[in-house]
Amino acid sequence: MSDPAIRRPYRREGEEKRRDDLIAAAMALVAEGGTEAATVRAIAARAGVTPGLIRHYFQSKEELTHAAYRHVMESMTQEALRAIEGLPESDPIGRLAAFVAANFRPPVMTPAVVGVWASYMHLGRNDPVIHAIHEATYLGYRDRLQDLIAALPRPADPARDRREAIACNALIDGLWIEGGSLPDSFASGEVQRIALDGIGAMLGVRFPDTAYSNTALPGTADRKTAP
Amino acid sequence: MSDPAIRRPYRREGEEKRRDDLIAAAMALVAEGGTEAATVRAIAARAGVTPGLIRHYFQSKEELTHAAYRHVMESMTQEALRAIEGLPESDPIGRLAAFVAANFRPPVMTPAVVGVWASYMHLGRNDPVIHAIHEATYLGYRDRLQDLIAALPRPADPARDRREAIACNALIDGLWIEGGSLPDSFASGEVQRIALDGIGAMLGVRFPDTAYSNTALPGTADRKTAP
DNA sequence: CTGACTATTGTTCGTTTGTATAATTAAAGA
DNA sequence: TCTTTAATTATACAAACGAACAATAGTCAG
Repeated sequence: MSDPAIRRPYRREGEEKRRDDLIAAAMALVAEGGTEAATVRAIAARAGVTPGLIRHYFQSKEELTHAAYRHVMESMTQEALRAIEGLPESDPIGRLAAFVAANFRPPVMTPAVVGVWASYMHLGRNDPVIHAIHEATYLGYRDRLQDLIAALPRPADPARDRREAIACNALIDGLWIEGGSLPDSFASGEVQRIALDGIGAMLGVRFPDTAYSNTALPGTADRKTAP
Repeated sequence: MSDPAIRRPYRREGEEKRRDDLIAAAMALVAEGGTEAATVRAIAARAGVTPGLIRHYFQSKEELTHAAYRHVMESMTQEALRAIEGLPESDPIGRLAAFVAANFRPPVMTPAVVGVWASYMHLGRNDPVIHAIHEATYLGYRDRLQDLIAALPRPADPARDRREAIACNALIDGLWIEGGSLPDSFASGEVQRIALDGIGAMLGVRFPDTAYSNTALPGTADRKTAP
């Protein structure tokens, strides 16, 4: 196909940079066209390298796939945790509101992230590694939510807290999927409002008007992942 | 591979039977191993025929795939509608409860159905036919839910009804996904109870104890699809 | 019982997939 | 500048995919 005399020029990059590039390329392709669009050739082209390089950094395509999935899921949890970072424990309602609201704006609620989540979801039933990542992320998030619910100013009842954490988590999931899949079907901030209203009703609390703001609360770090 | 002298014996079946068999085989394979497991060869083997036959009944594999997806989604909606079939309009709370509860028992909440839903979900972003089926089913279900909510005995408020229908639909979706994906993580009837509690809280209604029964309500048809 | 119809089989084709490996060359150290 | 190293390219390969098509044999009308 190509003249053996001409060989593609290239630059050597640090291992970390190349791995990140390949993971980012895989995620972007999965977000756009599902797992079947993320072939080794397509990933390599997107990352600006040749297919052979992938197996220099990852023992198999599956390994790259797992790394990409783990990255997406972990960054979502980290984003929710960052939203309550620095908020005082003396205001459990404000912390819960911030934790919930973080799921309904970028970079968490985007068509790309929802797309990646959906693409890998059905894969988890056959791939034990994917399943483990999914389960750990899911239960980890739900546990954090239950902690925030248990901190509300009301009589303690762990069994009730568990049920309500399951319900709130399901509501967040459902709204996140819908809002991310059909972004044009909802007005700006509408999904977040519906989520806060629903969770407030289920838990018997009333969130202050400030909780309905469409941006991260003041005091929350607003920078990107790397400094 | 095989001796041309020996030819596999076969029976001729009616067109409808063969089509149904192929659709059922495709659904079972998708439920077990995702869309990538449903190859023409695997579908044919599962249906007890040879690969060539598929293209006798369907112009392409995609056409079979679409038929299978449509079948799954439509049967879910039909199951929910059957649950309120025959319930009097004088009891809007009972109708809403029955409509909700139908989603949290077989044949709607099963790992297989949730698996099929998840497998096709990410496909919808690139395949317009899949997307159309998904959207029609989703909005159709939500509209039915909003009708039931609007029939509740309280002051009319269409904008509020819309938001609450979105919220209730999201809660149902999230719980259905979780309950279907991790059936061992929940006690029998637990998901249904959480759903009814959450929806009751969000709508400000209290469902009677009979609504929490784990089976279809009396008066509801309990037969299979065909007599 | 016979002949026509078509449902069904068996096989082949070109493409794409993930993987393997040899050949090169950019970059760093002596 | 020379040598070494390993990051990167380029090519090859077996397997599996959807599709196409000719050959065969159940089934039904007459």
